[in-house]
Amino acid sequence: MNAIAKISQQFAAHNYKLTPQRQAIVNLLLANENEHLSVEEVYMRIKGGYPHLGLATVYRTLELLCELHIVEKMNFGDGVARYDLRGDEHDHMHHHLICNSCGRLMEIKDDWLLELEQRVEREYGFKVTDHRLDFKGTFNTCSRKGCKASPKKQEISCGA
Amino acid sequence: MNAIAKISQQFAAHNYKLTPQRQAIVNLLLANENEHLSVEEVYMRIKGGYPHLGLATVYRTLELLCELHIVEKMNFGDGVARYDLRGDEHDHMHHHLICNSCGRLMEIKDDWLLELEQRVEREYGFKVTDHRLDFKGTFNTCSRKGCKASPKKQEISCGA
DNA sequence: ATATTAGTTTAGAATTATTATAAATTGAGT
DNA sequence: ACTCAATTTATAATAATTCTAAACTAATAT
Repeated sequence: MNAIAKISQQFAAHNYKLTPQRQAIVNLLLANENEHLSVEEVYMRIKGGYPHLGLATVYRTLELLCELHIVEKMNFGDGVARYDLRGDEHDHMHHHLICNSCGRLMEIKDDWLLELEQRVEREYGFKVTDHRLDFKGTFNTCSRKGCKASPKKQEISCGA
Repeated sequence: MNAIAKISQQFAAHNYKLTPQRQAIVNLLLANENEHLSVEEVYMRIKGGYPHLGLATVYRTLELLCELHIVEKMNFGDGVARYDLRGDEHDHMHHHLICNSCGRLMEIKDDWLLELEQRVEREYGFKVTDHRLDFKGTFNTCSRKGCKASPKKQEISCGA
């Protein structure tokens, strides 16, 4: 079953309608799997082919997609919330590499934390249901070429 | 050397003055090491004994403390930025446990990621300078007692 | 077919967090 | 004390997000 069918099913299963607006938003997310779009970006990109789209609808739809665990809301420190499609498996989470010099955001589509999650449970009596792992730093290729494309303000490193 | 002396030194080293306002903010943070205070919280708590304090000053001071790597700015998904004192060692980062049922935020004062950081460098050519690791889940003690104190809205889990 | 209803969308207002501005104040060095 | 630059304050401005009320839509019952 392809992604859109699966999502459509999830909507139905929770008695939500897959309206054209919602459809358009889901399609856009699927077409840009590797980007982490903000509400504004989603809004702008759809607005072109679909002028009668309300910003509030985008907010509500993304929130709904969160609720259905189709996307994940994240904040990378540039002041806006960004949304990230979840893979097929809920427990198969990915990690992020955030480049200090160019702002590039790369995903590691792998879960490296199973062991640590067991340790958390053992040592802290804490049952992990989800996690987030971001690395800040620089790509070697990036620092060599001195690519200072768009070094966005980041929270963890605090600009220095 | 104690914490306040060290911080004072860092201010001096960068030609910043340790004004009474800044002093007060630093003291408050030190006195609440384990909490992750927001700007508003810092502002309110100091305002009591120090009525002539501007909110903008709190923003600016916390930003400055970030720049000096004394605190770290983080966003846990409740809509406000929170600030967290860094330990003595920059590279000795801690991790977070965030409880879904009561919203409690606990720190693991340890660095479990050295190995993974090496792996990131090896496999992705990415030199890590900082990281962030949060676990979402529930404390066993918490779920047993059903403590639903104040389940704040969180981003990663998206409310469900 | 038509009326009803619940869910959805829209535009715009309201709210909230944060940043910018300009005038007043402070503090270190002379 | 005087000067200059850094800092602070109060306020205004901006930006992201949420709320609201009216309009719209699709499905169902009549």
